[in-house]
Amino acid sequence: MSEPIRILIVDDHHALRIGLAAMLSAFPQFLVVGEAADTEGAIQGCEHLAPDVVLMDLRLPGGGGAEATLRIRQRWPQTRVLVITTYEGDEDIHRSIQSGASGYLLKGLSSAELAAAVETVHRGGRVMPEALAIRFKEREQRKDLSGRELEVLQRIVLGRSNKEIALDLGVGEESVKTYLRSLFHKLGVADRTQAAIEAIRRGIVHL
Amino acid sequence: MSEPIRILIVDDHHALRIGLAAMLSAFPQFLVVGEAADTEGAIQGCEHLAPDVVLMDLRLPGGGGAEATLRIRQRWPQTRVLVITTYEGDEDIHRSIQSGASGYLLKGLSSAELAAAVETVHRGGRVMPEALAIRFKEREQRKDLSGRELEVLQRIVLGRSNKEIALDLGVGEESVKTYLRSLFHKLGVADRTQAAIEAIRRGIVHL
DNA sequence: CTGGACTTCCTCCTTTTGGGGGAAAGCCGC
DNA sequence: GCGGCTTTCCCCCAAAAGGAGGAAGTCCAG
Repeated sequence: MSEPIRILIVDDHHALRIGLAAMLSAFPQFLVVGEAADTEGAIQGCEHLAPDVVLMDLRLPGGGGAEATLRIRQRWPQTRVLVITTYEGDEDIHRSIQSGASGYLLKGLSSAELAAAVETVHRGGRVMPEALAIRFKEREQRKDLSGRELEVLQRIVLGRSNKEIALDLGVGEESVKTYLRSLFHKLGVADRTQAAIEAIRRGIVHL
Repeated sequence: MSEPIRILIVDDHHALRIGLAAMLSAFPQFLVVGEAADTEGAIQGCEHLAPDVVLMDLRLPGGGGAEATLRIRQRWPQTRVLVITTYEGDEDIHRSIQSGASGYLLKGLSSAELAAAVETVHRGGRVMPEALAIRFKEREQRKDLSGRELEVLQRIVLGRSNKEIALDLGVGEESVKTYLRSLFHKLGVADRTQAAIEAIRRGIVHL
């Protein structure tokens, strides 16, 4: 038999780490070499344990799973990252893939699905459930928000008025209104409240 | 040695069920008698397995953990329900306790904490982490929203205008504005966008 | 170097929102 | 039955938000 696939589990929930480890341990071809609960731990785990595949949660203390994924993929390009998280929004899938993740799975998957996914990404393949693939494609077709539009949107989600945002960004209120109209169109909404909700729903801005 | 404490695990995430079961299995005084992934399964589990303690996630397909908790506590008052979930907002803690839960814990707890909590609630005690207890007290001091105020707030989170809400509820627009002003005061916010965000943050309305 | 995007601001205009206060009717608890 | 809350609506008013279109500068890619 060949070498086992070395796996690092990154999740801030102890119970979930235990569960994923237990699910994988039922298969002889996998070896869980370590666990981490935050971004720093994930980087150190890669450094010392040389995992083939990292199971990564997106909600992490210390900078989010996407950032951790990016750093891991830059330093260890042969290490595959498989995101396993609750569905957070189209934008999170997009960011994960952009950061170099090989796949995106939902917590709640079965042992068989998990095992198949790990093997696929280890062979260099990509993995995404049908339902998420659809959302992912939708996201890809959408235009990105510009820098200013994103800054305005973030402040909308903080409940700021146009005047406050203008002051905050150091521009005129009319400019803020221009960015707003533009991002309303891009998001397909009619007003700031819908924009805030859509931003949260898609994961463009986290609460 | 006395009878083991019989435990039912209710969570829609397979990995988490495995993890919690594994954590509990390390202690001889606990016996995981079953698992369920939704509300119906939880009820049936109580019917057939007579658990002493139910570990309950709040995010469940088929009506939310609070409803399941209520139904379990009504039919089997001696069965204790311990909510284990990611933090969803003050309102969810409040609803859980109102529904008859004996405690509210965060996923990510250690085995020792879990074991201690299960034993405490089995003895009839209550359990809540310090951080959550503070939020819970804050919630208790707040005035409840009235029926109309809640209906208006739900529609605000759907991005509806005053006119649409008025039409929807079959009242005049002026009435809607009255409810809005009132709920702005109760939530401590200045406009509808802040109200929507605060409603989501507190768990009053789920996205 | 040209076209397209982003950034910034402008004018003009309409609709929406939100604040204040008042008031009548109904219901519930003590 | 009285006080309090809720529901419903009214008035007046000011501020904020949003829609349309134009315009100029920057900056990058083809």
